[in-house]
Amino acid sequence: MDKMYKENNLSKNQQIIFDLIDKSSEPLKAYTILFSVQKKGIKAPPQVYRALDKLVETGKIHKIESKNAFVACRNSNCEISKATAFSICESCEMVDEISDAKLTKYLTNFSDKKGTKYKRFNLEFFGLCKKCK
Amino acid sequence: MDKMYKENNLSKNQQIIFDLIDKSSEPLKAYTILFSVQKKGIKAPPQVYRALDKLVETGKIHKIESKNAFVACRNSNCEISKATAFSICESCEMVDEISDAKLTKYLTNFSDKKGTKYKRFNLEFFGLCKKCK
DNA sequence: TTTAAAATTGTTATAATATAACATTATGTA
DNA sequence: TACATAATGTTATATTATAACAATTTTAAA
Ligand SMILES: [Zn+2]
Ligand SMILES: [Zn+2]
Ligand SMILES: [Zn+2]
Ligand SMILES: [Zn+2]
Repeated sequence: MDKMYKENNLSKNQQIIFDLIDKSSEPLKAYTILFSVQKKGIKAPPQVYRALDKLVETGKIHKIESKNAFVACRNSNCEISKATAFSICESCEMVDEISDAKLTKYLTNFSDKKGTKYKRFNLEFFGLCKKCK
Repeated sequence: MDKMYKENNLSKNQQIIFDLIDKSSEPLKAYTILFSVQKKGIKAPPQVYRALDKLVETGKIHKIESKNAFVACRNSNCEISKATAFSICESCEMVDEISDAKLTKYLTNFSDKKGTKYKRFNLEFFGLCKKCK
């Protein structure tokens, strides 16, 4: 087979799954993804989870932990998922990635009472989005 | 049966499961809990999940979303789980609840670019604990 | 250009996490 | 009492995620 996925360094399955997540206006769950890509030859959970793992690892997508679902990264500044923040609507399914330099700086520099600094954080805000308010 | 669980307003199953989590030095997973309390008559997942749900709802415990595990609240100021922050060691299983008034204030007052404020947040820091460094 | 390592894929089975649905019992309050 | 609400017990099943192993493709070094 031709080397069809060299330029952007995503493999075939990774690209298929990334495209799906990237086009979606909602966070997608692994089995929703699996169902959607079966026509493209991705037929089993490990294929989906492996692609998701790699995409998370490289910062192309993020996992919304409270929803077990995935969104495409909308923030070129989030440095391979070291510093992520999201707003999550409790009414509709909407999730937005927050990119706020001040917030990122504040949390990246945060050190606890013992003076410990952390190399990564994930922050999830919950409330009502503009539509749902 | 006597009203054996009135004073502290936890029900029997809730108290059993809270005590277990409260005594634990590690976050506990639902099925670990289930296994541990079978001798006390709690035999099925729904019994555990219902107690966990109620304990989370009332702020007695918190769910560590990235681990699907539960810890007892160590912070009387966290206002029924509206504002939670944790430090999580990526090497051992250690989780500490962070209680930092400044951090809480900063995040509680945070508003995004559209001026939206959120009614709740959960923050997870990842790194190495003192022991593992 | 061979060739070997590393990454990716395909596949089957199963583990781990969580909820639906319904019957019963206990508790708080009018 | 009598009613509403909360909690419990139980069986089954849905959802999320990984183990294990074989085959293929890609990358990079010899
Ligand atoms: Zn991002
Ligand atoms: Zn909404
Ligand atoms: Zn707390
Ligand atoms: Zn540690």
